[in-house]
Amino acid sequence: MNVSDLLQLLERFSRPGVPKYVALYDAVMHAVASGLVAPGDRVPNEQELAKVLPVSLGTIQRALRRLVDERVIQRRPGMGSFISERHAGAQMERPFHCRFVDDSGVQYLPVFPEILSRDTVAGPGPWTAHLRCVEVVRIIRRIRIGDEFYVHSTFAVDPVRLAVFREARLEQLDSENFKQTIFRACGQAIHKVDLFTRQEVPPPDIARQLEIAEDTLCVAMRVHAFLGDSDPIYYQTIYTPPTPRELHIVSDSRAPGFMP
Amino acid sequence: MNVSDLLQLLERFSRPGVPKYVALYDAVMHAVASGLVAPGDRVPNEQELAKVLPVSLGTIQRALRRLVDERVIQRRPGMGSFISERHAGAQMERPFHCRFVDDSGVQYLPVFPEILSRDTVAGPGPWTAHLRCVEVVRIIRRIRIGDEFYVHSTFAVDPVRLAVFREARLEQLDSENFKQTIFRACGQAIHKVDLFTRQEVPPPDIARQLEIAEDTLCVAMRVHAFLGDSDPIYYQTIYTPPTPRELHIVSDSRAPGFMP
DNA sequence: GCCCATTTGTGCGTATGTATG
DNA sequence: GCATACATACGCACAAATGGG
Repeated sequence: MNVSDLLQLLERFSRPGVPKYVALYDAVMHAVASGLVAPGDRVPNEQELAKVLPVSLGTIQRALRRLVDERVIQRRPGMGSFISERHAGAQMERPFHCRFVDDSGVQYLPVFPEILSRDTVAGPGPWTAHLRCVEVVRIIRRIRIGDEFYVHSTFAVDPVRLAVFREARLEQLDSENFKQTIFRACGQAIHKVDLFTRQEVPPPDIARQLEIAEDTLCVAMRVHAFLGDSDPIYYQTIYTPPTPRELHIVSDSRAPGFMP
Repeated sequence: MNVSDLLQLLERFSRPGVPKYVALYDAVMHAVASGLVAPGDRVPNEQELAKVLPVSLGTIQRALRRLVDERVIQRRPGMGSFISERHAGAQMERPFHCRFVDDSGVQYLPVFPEILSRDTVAGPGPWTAHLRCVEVVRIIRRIRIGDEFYVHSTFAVDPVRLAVFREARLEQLDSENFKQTIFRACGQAIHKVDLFTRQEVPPPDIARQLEIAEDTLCVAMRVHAFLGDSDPIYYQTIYTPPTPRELHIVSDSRAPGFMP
């Protein structure tokens, strides 16, 4: 992010009656929202801003603090300020956004999803009690975590309600978080998730896909997701092999620490 | 609200490492939560606070601004600052209320907690990064699930902020859910919980207390709980031995079906 | 391990503007 | 108009975290 761009934006958002810290906040917000800056981009440091912009250090800090509060940027002493990953309406990935934490304890391991199959299942299945529909689209994925191990996911959704999952090209689904897909498709966020977890030896075919021995004790999770407050929207089963990595489950959109 | 009361509280909440504006925020928060002040009560004005308290005007304003952000107080120019009505949005057991599901799939197994020890730990521990306090009260419990197995819990909390856990009789703590205790003590709900989970062989003493073999692979969970949105309030470690029972983790207060 | 430059975080004191009664 | 009390803003000093040499 460029200082002079920011100066221009600041002038544009500075109007009588609006506090300077709000104007600066708006300027950065606009830069982020308009795509002028991308997630991970660096924001000029305080000193430089204070030198170039017609505002004092304290005011700059106050604007940036607000942006931190709203998770738009992240700041670290000695490092700088950076634009956060985009979160749609800050509502998107609220409950049970799960990721594995790396050695540093504050960053996530990268994930590489790979769709193994997509089909339509007519009969009843473990999802029926939750989804209450006669037919589901089932998407089976194997997700590589870092360069270390796989996680197995079976995802089931009512194709009548979310046609995207039946109709979208696989490459497209591959590249996107499913919660995000749902949010785009129906404009609503997942507000409630029930998670059932236990240790379990997975079925042989899943063990093979995870490339582990057939009697390995894994962590199995069943996910009952709801749209809004009580409207069942998808069902998911996840198998995780034994790993020293910790799985971070969030009840809020905030990351466990700094995430670049 | 009395200035000298506030001064006392501030001294109590001022500890090395915690910023003054947080200490002041905590002090007011405690006054509200403990019922020392009632909704509608007036907070002394900035000048008076700056005169009496060992903090500057800016710092006071920052603390009060935070309280306004969280709707604990309301401020109006020319009028003063006042304690808000308690907002009913403070629900009790929102995220990560965990229980084991029984055979029927819709009821929970009964739990029988038993306190093994309570002590005060001065040095650093696994909780320090989360709680940021030099001293914690640590409560170690063994919780019997149904008539089937045990779960091991280590709970750590800042005794300055939640004196209950140091002072209450053990029988009393024994009989109550800790989230409930916290809610009673400070009138606030746990709004955010970070959960870190993995498979792990527990330390030998814990294995013994769980009455399992020493090399048994268990599910270990670290819980970082926050009061309100971002205020660290307790740290907990939980070990669960292998069991066919599913652990139900709720992101909302609603039960998976009928729960007695 | 230690020192160092960089960058954010905290804190102080002060001045001035603005809404309220 | 006037006193009160909050709101914004400035400028400075020092502490604390981080990454690199």
